[in-house]
Amino acid sequence: MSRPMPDDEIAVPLSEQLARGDLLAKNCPSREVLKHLTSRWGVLVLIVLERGMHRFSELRRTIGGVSERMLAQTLQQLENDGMVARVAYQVVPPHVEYSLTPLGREATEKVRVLADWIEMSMPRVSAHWDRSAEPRRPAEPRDSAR
Amino acid sequence: MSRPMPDDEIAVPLSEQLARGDLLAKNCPSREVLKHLTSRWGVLVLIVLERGMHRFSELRRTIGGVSERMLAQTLQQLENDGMVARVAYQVVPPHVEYSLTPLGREATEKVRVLADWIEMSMPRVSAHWDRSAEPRRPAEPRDSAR
DNA sequence: CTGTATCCCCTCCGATACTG
DNA sequence: CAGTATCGGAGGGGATACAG
Repeated sequence: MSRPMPDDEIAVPLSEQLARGDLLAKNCPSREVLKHLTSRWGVLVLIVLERGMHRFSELRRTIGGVSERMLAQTLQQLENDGMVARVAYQVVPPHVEYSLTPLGREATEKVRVLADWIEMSMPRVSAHWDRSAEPRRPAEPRDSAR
Repeated sequence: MSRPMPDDEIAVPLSEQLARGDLLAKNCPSREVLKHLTSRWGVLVLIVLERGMHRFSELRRTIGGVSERMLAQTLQQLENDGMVARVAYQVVPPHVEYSLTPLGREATEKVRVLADWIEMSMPRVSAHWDRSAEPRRPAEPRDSAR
């Protein structure tokens, strides 16, 4: 099965859209996906699931500090976006397994690269935070500071 | 670890932290940075600035739909994190130029890779959205055709 | 032109209680 | 075990007015 493209929807990078002057933030469904992927718990869920299948309470324990409500909501969003696969066995007590889909694995890789870069760059960011404690720079050497 | 690492701050990837069972979301300053970088307007500001220096109202027009308040707040966050450089010329009317720092350029690259991947993958996500209109799968206790 | 200040709605998110 | 339902505080974010 080699479908070339589902629709005539050609993938257009953000930079391209900007060049054409399109609006991006509003009426843009990809904004929702980005929100889910980079949400407070979404990032952590993805990275944990990258290590393999987890059950609900395993995720809850591993992540730590996430409420049942938010974990359930986050998982539903990611499942709905096709990032996470949910398999519920009809047994008592309930047994549900969460894992990444191929799509989710691609997404997680991108998210993790960003997250790891931030972790690695935190010393440089912290340096700026310290410097920002002082008042704003005079900016222009030839004119008076404010 | 063969090297003792000169700085006291050792960069630890998220995956490493997870392996050690550390908490990540709470009391984690990098969470704030991620929030700023992936915020509603942060992503767009970064990608626009990647093309070069822009003035305040240039950014506002290019992005489109952002309020003065939120653009100013977004720029301040990114400036405070060391991602954006702000140069204010002391003239009337005011003239302020925003551009990416080297740190911001690195961040923007990671963010853009993620954003572009999402744009490119939207057809696959949309397919899941359509499928999610139906009720949840009955879930198979055993193997079943899918 | 480049912002700040104020008001106010709306969403996020934790806490708690309840269900299958 | 794996959720759902409801409440309520905190903060995001738009509209507007105003200042430097």
